[in-house]
Formats: sequence, structure tokens, C-alpha cells
Amino acid sequence: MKTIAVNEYTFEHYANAFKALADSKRLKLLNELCSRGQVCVCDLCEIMEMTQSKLSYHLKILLDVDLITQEKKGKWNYYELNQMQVNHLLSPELCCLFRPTC
Amino acid sequence: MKTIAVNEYTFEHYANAFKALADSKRLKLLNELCSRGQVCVCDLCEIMEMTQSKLSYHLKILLDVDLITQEKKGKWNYYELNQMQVNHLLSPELCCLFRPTC
DNA sequence: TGAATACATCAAAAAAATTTGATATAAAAT
DNA sequence: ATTTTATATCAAATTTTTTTGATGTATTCA
Repeated sequence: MKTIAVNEYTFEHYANAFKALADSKRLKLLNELCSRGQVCVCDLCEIMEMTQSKLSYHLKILLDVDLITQEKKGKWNYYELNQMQVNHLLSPELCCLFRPTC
Repeated sequence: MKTIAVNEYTFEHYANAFKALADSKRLKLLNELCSRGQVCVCDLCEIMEMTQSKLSYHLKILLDVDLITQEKKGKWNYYELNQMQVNHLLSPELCCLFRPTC
């Protein structure tokens, strides 16, 4: 396993990642993306029972720390869980919450 | 590995744990506790270059989610990293930041 | 072309977290 | 028995995050 070098930005960097995880709506969002795969914003609005602007706000926070990825297809914007980053951050046990097969 | 049951409190519960991790000062604090073992508040004040009341505030947040433990010895209050909880939440890779041997 | 749909972003308001300085309490030292 | 030390906690001020409603920009559809 690669050792993480600690410098003055390390803690800031990970604090940002954990900030993204520090909200129950966003955890639920990750969980839904996990079980559904690629989902567009308008579908997510219904699933999450959130207004579109609120949802976009939370999606951006997750996107900024690479917990999800974005793919534009015509009029739609699809979001998907980034399993790599989830695995990088969370324990295998916790990854279950955001991993299809568990 | 035990599967985590998802109910209406699951996300709130973990969001709280991640909130505690969502601050670079607290991550540095965990890292210091990791390398130093049991440390009392007054020593931590110097190590972290923080006022006592500020430090106590952050210690409480970590204590409330079991990321650290507390032990009172006479006049002093010693805090220590709770490796179990760290392991429960974070990836093995990330645990290195808060694990002595890595 | 004009209307409708999907989405991002902005600014203001509201809510939550953090910092600061003061005060309280218990144990130890004098 | 006072004073000092170590620490928690409180209230107010500050900062950050989140929510809300409005607006802007593509893209598709009629």
C-alpha cells in the first residue's frame, strides 16, 4: 500500500473530502447513485425529493472532491458514483453503503 | 465482514462522524494523537498552537463520535486516538495518517 | 423560429459551525 | 485556607454552509 505523504495541505485536502461526506442528504445521494448507476439530474430530483437548484448544489460538492463523475448527453447531465474515490476514502465496511455488491 | 443495515438514521449517523473529520485542525489533532499516544489538554494546546477553549471544543466533537477517548488522571485530562473507530470509518490507506505503524 | 425542457449559477436569507473571551469547577500546591 | 493550575462550558460574535427563488444557457421539440 502506498504511504500518504503528510504536508501542510494534506489535512486541508482530506478535510474537504470529508466535508463532502458530512451531510446526510449527500450520503443518501451517494447511496442512490450506487444502487442505480448513471442517473440524470431530473430523475435524481424525484428520487431525492429535492428542488433542482438544491440538488445541483449538492452534486457540485460531491463532484468537486471526485466522489461522483459527470457525463453530458444531449440535454441531460448524468451523474455516477466514483467507486475509486469511495474506496480511497472509506473503510471496506463503510464502502458497502456505496457499493452495489455487499 | 458485517453488512451495515441502512435505516433512516444511518446517513445521519455517518454524516455526524464525517462532520467530525471535516476540519483540517481536527485531522491534524488526530494525527498528533496518533503519533504521541495519550496526551493531556495543556500539552495539546502547545502542540496545536490553540487556545484551551478552542481545543476543548474540537476535542469534544471528536469524543462525541468516538474518534478519541478520554481518561481523567487527577488534575489532568488525557485524550487518546480510538484506533477502532478510525479503522471502522477510514480506508486502510487513509488510516495511515492516523496509525502509528505505516 | 419560438416554446419547452434540463440544468447551472447567482444573490439573498437562513441555519449551522467556529472562534473568542469570560466564567465555573475541581484538584493540587502553597 | 488560599491560590494556582487544568479543564469544561457558556454566550456573543464571526464565519461558513445550506436553502430558496430567480435568472441564464443549451438543447430539443413543435
